[in-house]
Amino acid sequence: MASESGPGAENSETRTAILDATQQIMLEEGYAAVSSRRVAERAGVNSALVYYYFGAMDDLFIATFRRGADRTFRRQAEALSSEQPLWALWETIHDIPHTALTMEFVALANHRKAIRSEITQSSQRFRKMHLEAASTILEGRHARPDVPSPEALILLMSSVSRFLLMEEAFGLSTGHAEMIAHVERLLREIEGERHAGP
Amino acid sequence: MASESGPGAENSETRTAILDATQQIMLEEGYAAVSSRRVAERAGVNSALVYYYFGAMDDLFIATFRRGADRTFRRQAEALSSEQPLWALWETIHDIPHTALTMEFVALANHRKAIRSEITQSSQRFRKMHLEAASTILEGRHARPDVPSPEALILLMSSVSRFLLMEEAFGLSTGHAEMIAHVERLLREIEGERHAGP
DNA sequence: GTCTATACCGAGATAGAC
DNA sequence: GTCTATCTCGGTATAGAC
Repeated sequence: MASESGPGAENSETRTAILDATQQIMLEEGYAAVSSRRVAERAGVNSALVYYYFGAMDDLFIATFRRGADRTFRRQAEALSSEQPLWALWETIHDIPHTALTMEFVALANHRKAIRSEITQSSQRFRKMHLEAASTILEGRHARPDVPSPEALILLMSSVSRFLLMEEAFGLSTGHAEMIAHVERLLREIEGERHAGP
Repeated sequence: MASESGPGAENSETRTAILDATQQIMLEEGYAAVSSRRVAERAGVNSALVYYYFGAMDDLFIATFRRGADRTFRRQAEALSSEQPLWALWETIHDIPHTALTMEFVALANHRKAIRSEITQSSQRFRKMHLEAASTILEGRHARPDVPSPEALILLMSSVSRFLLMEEAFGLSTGHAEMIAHVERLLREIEGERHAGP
């Protein structure tokens, strides 16, 4: 794997510091602000170490993406095995930092093919998990006209969540409450009233 | 206005060529590939002319954004005054190049405040137009439980459209057909079967 | 592993000739 | 209005000392 280039030590402190710095800069200033010098400065190390550990900037981006995606995948898998899987997923999906980071990678992917295929694979993995869960939950219930198919439900939740978070980042909120109410009315019909917070 | 800096001539061929080049590069390679030199090369002019016409790169980005947003606004306003406004809006919103361009600007806005406020203002203008139209159309119909509020309907269409287009750009299509069917079932309930193409 | 030093490139921006 | 020339900065990446 390209992201495992550099020394064998996968769990070096320096390596982690560089990944943390990369993620922070992407969240605060966007991916275009990520450079070997800025990352090194933020991590408190020398810029040559970025190349020592990751080879090239593309590999640094990919390693950062994978670390974040793996964390989110575990959190969502946990949510989906709770008592109210759809409610829990809905809350997990609303994670602001993760969505912001994902959108930076999506933008980055427009002109970096290695990142692009990484995101594609990851997205398919998430979609698969979501659909398996939703299919089980909705089993036999799809007769009712106002309950969407598992596919529509998952894509509805994903689309709305990401779009609203994106708009919030711009200070926009017109109609958000009504949109959320619409989704949550659906969740209530399927899983009943939400019991406890996360 | 910052975007009107440079010579008084708003309709110069060179100016248009620079805007066209900027837009093309953003679509093909992402905003990070936009530089005065690359734009000038693509437009077939000298790079100093970019600064002569637009002052700074930020102003070039803003001018490019405004030109695209104004075009789209006119097209959507036209769609909303047709016989089946929601169907027409749904089709117009699915414009692939415009969505791709918008997403580049959204990514760009993360670290350029001038762009950010430009997008915010533009989005509010679109939302306002959409909501006024949807409110008129749904007037009195919101009693039915499976028809969403005007706000939810507009945000649903906007969210889903953008999300699906984004995924398509990555080669993802799992569940898309079902999601589209869900939205269009809603449109059929409100406006009936779609009559003619755009 | 970590550093210094450096090669090389392309970015934004401006001055001034034509 | 359009060009050449140039300044300055910060980027990627590598060689090599410690």
